[in-house]
Amino acid sequence: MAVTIRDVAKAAGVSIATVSRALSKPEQVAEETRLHVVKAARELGYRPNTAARGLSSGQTGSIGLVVPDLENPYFGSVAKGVQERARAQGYNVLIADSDEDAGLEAEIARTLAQQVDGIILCSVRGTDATIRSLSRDIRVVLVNRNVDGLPSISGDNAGGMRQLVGHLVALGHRSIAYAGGPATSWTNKVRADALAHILAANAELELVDLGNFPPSYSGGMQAGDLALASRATATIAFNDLMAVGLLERLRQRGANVPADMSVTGFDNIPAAAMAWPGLTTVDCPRVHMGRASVDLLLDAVLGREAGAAPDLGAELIIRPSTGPAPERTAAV
Amino acid sequence: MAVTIRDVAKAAGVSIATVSRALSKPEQVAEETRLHVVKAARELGYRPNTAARGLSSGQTGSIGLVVPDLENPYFGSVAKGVQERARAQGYNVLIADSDEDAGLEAEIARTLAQQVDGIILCSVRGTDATIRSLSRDIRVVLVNRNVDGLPSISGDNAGGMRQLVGHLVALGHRSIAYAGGPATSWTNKVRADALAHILAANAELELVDLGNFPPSYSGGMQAGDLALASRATATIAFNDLMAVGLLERLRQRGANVPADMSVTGFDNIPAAAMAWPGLTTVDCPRVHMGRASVDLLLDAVLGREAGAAPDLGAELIIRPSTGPAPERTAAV
DNA sequence: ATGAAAGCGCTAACAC
DNA sequence: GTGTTAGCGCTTTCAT
Repeated sequence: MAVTIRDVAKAAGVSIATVSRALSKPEQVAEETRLHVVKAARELGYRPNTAARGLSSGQTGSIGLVVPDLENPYFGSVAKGVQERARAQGYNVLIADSDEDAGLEAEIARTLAQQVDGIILCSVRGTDATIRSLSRDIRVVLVNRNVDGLPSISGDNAGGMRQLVGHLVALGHRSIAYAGGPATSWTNKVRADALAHILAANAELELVDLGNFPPSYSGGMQAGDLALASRATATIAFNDLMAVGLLERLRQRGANVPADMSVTGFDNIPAAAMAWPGLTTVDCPRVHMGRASVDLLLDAVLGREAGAAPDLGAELIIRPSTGPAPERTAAV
Repeated sequence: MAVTIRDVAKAAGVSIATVSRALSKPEQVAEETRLHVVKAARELGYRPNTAARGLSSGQTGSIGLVVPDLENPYFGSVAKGVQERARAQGYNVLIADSDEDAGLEAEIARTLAQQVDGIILCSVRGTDATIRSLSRDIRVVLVNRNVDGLPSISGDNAGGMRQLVGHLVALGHRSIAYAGGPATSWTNKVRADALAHILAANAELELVDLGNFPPSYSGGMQAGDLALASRATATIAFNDLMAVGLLERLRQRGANVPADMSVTGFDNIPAAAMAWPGLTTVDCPRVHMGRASVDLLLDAVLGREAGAAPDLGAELIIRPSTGPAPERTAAV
């Protein structure tokens, strides 16, 4: 059997309560006894049992993280940030992958809810109602989603989109296509709305809506054919994965990027730099977002004053996938 | 307060012991009472408290997974497989990222050890001794690592390497460079050894060892310059990430792939297909490996007969990054 | 087949 | 400042 608090108490010649306090509330114990206890604990290799601690304190010392897809490098980065920050604060992370399925997502979140002190929902696919209902039972922090009254973190989608469009317009593009992500994605909605809003402000500019696609390489390939068939000279994809797929499809179809068509993504995942030609995109500080979401969650869990939400900027990254609009634009 | 077993017992008109049995050992309870209990539990929305269950049963219902880097898509895939399979068996997964640091890795594994029923260590960087020591305290399954006596899962590295070399030799390559991964990586050792062994068997073939690099895009870029400086006509990178970086560096240096130099990776991550030119590589069933490792771990945890270790093949994926050896080879 | 009761290891009142 | 003690919610003997 593992070393318990009783063993430590015996070794240190104090009661188990003192051991408990010495370890978790040092200020309530005389410095001298504290040292005795700590020494005994270390010598015995004592590790408090988290289940027992959780049972009596009501705190689990863990937080949950739900992401749509761990294979998507975007979420890998967020998860990394979450895990790192949580660990630094003494919390464990229970990660769950919802496989882009709103139903599974809700089920998973419920299961997690009873074994963690709070949950970070990243790019949730479920409805506002589902999320609200969950938030009545457990602290929730949202990443890439806004629901009234719930704390959330997201990048500056509108700002990023503004920079992207500014860049394309400066290159002479007037007709811009948008290859959308999942219809259930809040981020997609925000990006699409921002784009529509920006383009609507200028009568010279035209938006071509290519529709919604899976936020993946193959989703991008589907969008590629539609982009070619349109009169757009530039295509903004919902994310980089789609943009890379789009790039590949254009290449297969014999179109030259950026000479015939400029292509951009969003997020600046590593693959954006690896693609050929390198992808113009908007950098979004994913790891920071992960960290920030933990801070926000622990503010609530520990009843701390909520820290100021960090300003997570968006930075335009220009690479060779965007260039001057082809001549035909001028003719339109 | 949440619904407890007592509430269910009261509602069903039985004792808490009966509720406990009805839910976890159905065969020990009369069918009729079982139905009553199940009905009451469902109506009340009862969810057994895992901490309490863990405390009294000694089982946590969770397994741990330690990976070197969640941002690396390779590990994202493994994590996905692990999570999916564990969930299907009613287990939660505690994931931890060791940040490629052997020290942190050991520390993390120890922390996890006390709150899970078993741990899957993926691509462990630590020493055999550290792993053995951990395995004395908790069930451990290794992925991409072999330590005598411990259950493990890994892809067919030697088989994959054989196919890769066969392909290159068929294309006329005689001098082949190897850009190694981390010196602490078991997988790297296995791949490098396999390559050396294969090339040594044929006097016509020459191995150029470029050294060890971080298993990343930038690691590949470093290796690129060395590859160009060598007389090799083909370079095998430890993994795809490195191969893509190598590709980029060769492009920057004005070398043409595959005309001047053939390049291959290993693993077949999505980026291998997205790179330009598409990367010849060896596919390794990462998600399956994740699943298989869970099965292996639960065999041990539940005292089941260990199932047969699945045959995880390796499949050569040929893409445009490999081509006929340039003329100078013939001259060598 | 079911119930009563003893813990699992720890925290948190409550005494002293 | 430290010890005593009552649970936290559940599983598991041991009776019946």
